[in-house]
Amino acid sequence: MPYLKRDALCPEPIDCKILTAALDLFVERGFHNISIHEVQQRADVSIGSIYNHFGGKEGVAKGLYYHILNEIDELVNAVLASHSSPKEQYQEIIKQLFEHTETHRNIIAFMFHTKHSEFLSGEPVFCDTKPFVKIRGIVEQGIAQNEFLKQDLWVSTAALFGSAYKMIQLRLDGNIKTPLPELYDKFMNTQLNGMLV
Amino acid sequence: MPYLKRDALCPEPIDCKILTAALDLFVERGFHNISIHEVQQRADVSIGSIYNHFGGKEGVAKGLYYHILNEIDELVNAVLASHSSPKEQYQEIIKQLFEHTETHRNIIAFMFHTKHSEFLSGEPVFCDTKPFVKIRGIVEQGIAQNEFLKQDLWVSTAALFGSAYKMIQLRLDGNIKTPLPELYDKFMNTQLNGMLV
DNA sequence: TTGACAATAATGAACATTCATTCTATTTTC
DNA sequence: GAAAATAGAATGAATGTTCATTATTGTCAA
Repeated sequence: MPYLKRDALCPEPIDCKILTAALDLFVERGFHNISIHEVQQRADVSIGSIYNHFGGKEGVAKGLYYHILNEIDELVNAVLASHSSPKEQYQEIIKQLFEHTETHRNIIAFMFHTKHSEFLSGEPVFCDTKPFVKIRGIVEQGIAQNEFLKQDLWVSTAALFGSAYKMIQLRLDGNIKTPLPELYDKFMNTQLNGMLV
Repeated sequence: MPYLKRDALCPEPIDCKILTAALDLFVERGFHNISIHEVQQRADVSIGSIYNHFGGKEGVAKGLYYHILNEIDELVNAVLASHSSPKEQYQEIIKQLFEHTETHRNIIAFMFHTKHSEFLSGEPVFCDTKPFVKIRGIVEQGIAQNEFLKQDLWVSTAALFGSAYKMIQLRLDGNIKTPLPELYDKFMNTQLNGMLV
């Protein structure tokens, strides 16, 4: 009676089920503490399917990584298209990341709270991926257009994004109790004008 | 002929040999990618000794963690004793961390570039350890004494230390080519006065 | 100084377990 | 009815841990 079991008109595709299960498990307990069998159980899928779709455990993690990286890239592209000045682009990216930290916790956690080197090998490191190269482009332009202080590019990037990054981590770890969007204004003020009274 | 073999008057104690080997290996390839057998080989020590001294693989990592954490605590204590104003204390801590990033790379990497949850279980998280509680104390005092902008404590801490943290990571990963101490002045200026032109 | 003895530390082969992967059988799809 | 996808039991290599044996150190009486 296979037709009775099919409770949805459009059942979730197998590879999505796998990625969703893996995302949650990897974020909760870390890549190395999760076995393929656990992913298989949580996804309600056979081991064989996982190997057909992703080629193995590492393949699942890589699939997840590139999938999410792509979404971040689209986010950055959209911001670049809709905002013209580097300062506005910078602010909008932080704003959206803060929002996603509340609404898509595990996706943000996988991207910003995971050591990707655990499953990536040889691939370009995080900082050298498409969206993050574009982000450095924003910083570069901001300096060129005199919106940001002139500095070593990496120092400026660390200054502009390092503390946002840390805010996200502290929120994910539960240290910060307030939803990040509510802290956005104060945070941005500190970022742009400094911590001195 | 045991006397001929004894090439050093004071041979390095076994537990030091183990910790040193483990530090290098864990930093290079990550806790989960290193087997006890590799630590044993690199340390030139028997497996039994590792179990006698640390009780297992996790024990080695914990031993390393608490050893280094203790050194960081002493660093913070020394700074608290030698500098009176929160702003000076803050600056001195960053300065010393930047220096140690050049001179004691792996120690800094183990502390600031490792997911400690991989081997810590139940223990207080990084942010709640002695030295970091003291650091938040500095931020708190700085706000009270009107040296830093009044903010949510965690937001201020993220603003003050988040980008320093990121600088250290970028330097450890080789993205930043300049030794951090040379970037200290510019960095601190940005930190305190902001990124706006 | 010597030798006997106990206590402590070091050793590493053997063991037990975990877990990624393979592969053949089965089901579904077109 | 052929091709593609799924299933999951079986496999075996990797690796954390145990423990019986050996070596070292410290103590004290002769």
